[in-house]
Amino acid sequence: MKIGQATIKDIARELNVSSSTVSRALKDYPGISDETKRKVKELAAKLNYRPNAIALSLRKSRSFTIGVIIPEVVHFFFSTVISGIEEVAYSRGYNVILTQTNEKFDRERSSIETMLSNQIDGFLVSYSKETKEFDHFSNLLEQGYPIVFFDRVPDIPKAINVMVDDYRGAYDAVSHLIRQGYRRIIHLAGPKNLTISKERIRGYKDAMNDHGMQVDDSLIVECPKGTDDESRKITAEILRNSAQKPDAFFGNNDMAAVGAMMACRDAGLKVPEDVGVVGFSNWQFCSMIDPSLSSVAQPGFQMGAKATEILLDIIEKKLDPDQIHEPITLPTELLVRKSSVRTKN
Amino acid sequence: MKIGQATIKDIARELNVSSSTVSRALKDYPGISDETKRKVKELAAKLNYRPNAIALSLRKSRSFTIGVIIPEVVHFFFSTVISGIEEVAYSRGYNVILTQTNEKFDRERSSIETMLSNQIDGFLVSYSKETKEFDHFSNLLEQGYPIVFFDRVPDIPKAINVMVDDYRGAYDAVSHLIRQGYRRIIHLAGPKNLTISKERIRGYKDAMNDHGMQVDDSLIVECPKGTDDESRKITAEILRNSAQKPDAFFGNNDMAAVGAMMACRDAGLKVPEDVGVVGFSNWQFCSMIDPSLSSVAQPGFQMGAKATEILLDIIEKKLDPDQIHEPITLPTELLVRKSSVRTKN
DNA sequence: AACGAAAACGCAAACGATTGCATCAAATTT
DNA sequence: AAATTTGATGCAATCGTTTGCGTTTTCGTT
Repeated sequence: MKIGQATIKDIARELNVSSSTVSRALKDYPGISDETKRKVKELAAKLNYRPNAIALSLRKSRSFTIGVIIPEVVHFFFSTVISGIEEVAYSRGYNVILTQTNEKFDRERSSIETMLSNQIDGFLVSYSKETKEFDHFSNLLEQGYPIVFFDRVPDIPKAINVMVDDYRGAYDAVSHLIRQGYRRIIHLAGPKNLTISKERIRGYKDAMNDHGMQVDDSLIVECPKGTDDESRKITAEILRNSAQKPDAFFGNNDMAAVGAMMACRDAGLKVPEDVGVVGFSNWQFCSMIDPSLSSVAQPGFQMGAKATEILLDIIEKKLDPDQIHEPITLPTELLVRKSSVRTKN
Repeated sequence: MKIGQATIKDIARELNVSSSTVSRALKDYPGISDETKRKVKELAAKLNYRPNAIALSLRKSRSFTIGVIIPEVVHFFFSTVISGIEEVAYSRGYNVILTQTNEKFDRERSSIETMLSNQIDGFLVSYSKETKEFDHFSNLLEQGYPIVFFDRVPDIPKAINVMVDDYRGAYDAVSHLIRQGYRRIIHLAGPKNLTISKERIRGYKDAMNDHGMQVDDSLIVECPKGTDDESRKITAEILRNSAQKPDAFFGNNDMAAVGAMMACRDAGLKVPEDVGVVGFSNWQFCSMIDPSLSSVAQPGFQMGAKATEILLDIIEKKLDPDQIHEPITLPTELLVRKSSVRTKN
């Protein structure tokens, strides 16, 4: 039982030919006799030969591996994106190496370093909430290193961004609430340094304005963590202290929306009769809770798939990154469920 | 602007020394003058030198990378496990390369092949539902290749298994239902080739028997897919056709439990008054739905962390795999919520 | 019979880093 | 002053694979 894998050299030695011949025989290069090819392939199969991808990477300066940097794995939307990434990468013969930053800037930076050491062919990035400057990305982009950002995308030169239409999603959700007769609509917003938060706020504002409602800045409340507990507390506070009680909540994400629903229930308010609620992301549980939660669906799988396709096309020179100037935007879809439908007909 | 990364050779050339000297200087080997060390390190910093991990891997036959093979990423429990894996791997300086099988046997096999090509230092595996024979693992284990299985673990020689106490979890859940006065308890079981399913069935049976209730095989219904839709249909069917109506459901997972709850509601039955429900896994949504779902919590993060620690200890020879004969079992915890509490005091 | 061409294969360098061993100079000892 | 030690560095092989170019052998052609 030989320890370690059989190599080309082992085959060469056994067959009394050179490594070059074995290499070429295995790849059906011209200039090798059929007889030799047969013998080489037979022995390779017998020895269970597996090409050493590391050696190949060294030779070609290509690892056929892409690095994914994501804030957290335990997150419905992100895990869906990962799934899309993995599918496309697998089907095109690439490996995926994954790291989560836990929303930490330092970890984002150090992960990039290790991945660079590992000769990654390109990056897929959604940056952390702590990240406020982007030199660590800009430098790489300047050098022509392939990076595609998704969901949380930076506003820096040469960045290729894949995102969902957050503006439209928010606009649709709020318009829907207004049409249902809700008037004083609170937006439980996300961290303001994230583009997605800004876009959703913009969609909220425009929807309000377009329907002749004025936007009071006190209506936009930041929920930085985005957990249900946080939003439950914040919402409870609002319900207790506001002069004019709100009658609807549009959450920056589903957890925030659920927190608001809970706080309403705690306060004796009924959803959707007294208060309307709409979330964002369409997590699995939206249809399982009671009342079911209306939400803006983000195509996470498609986003991961699309971002990966673009990245691999760039890596394989099928696409020139300098030709892409606009962000790639995927459509959102408002899924209306019970939590926001007042009229019972 | 030189394309590509600076290498040791670049530094050597510029400083008129040999690569060996540079290599040793960077690692503070004895026998290099302080002066040279200083110059080398300075230039390295200036050129933004990053060691080429691929070259290192080739030399040392070690990649500092572990491969994770998992049925699906978009899954609360598995994503939690991944998180645990990633944390430990990161803190110990290893990369994680991830692949999902989508429950396909062929994909499991081919993923293993590519990872082996990539000179992975070891595997972390939870096998697919389709997997019914384990030669592709056995062969590797025989060769002394480090593999640690988690959650879905095989019953084969030399396998190191990390699992939760499925038996105990199921036993506790069912005992709880019985104590709450439920009598005709249906188990919505998982695929029977998975050890976890078997263990949960065993826990269910023992709990029933220990409480003097006889187990009718018709009470154990397989839900192979484990989705809420599937279980909703199956449960509806049961409620329609059974001579004796069931008054409780113990789900192999939370989705199945939710499906059962929905079917009960559809049939005009109240949870928990008429029917008790307990799930398994304690997904995030358990506390968000109404009534909140009792569930058996599995320590996913700890499982990932533990499995990774063991794997890395084996890789680094701190642990002898032949010394481990028993599976490592992590405790489950029954979280009682409203869906299974009949008495209102 | 002689020549040229094609067929089949080998040599050796390269990818980037590590490391046992040799080398060479300077410093120290005798 | 000669011998020996010490300190600082270089050489070259190695990991497994690829590939440009050179070499050898085998034919076929005239």
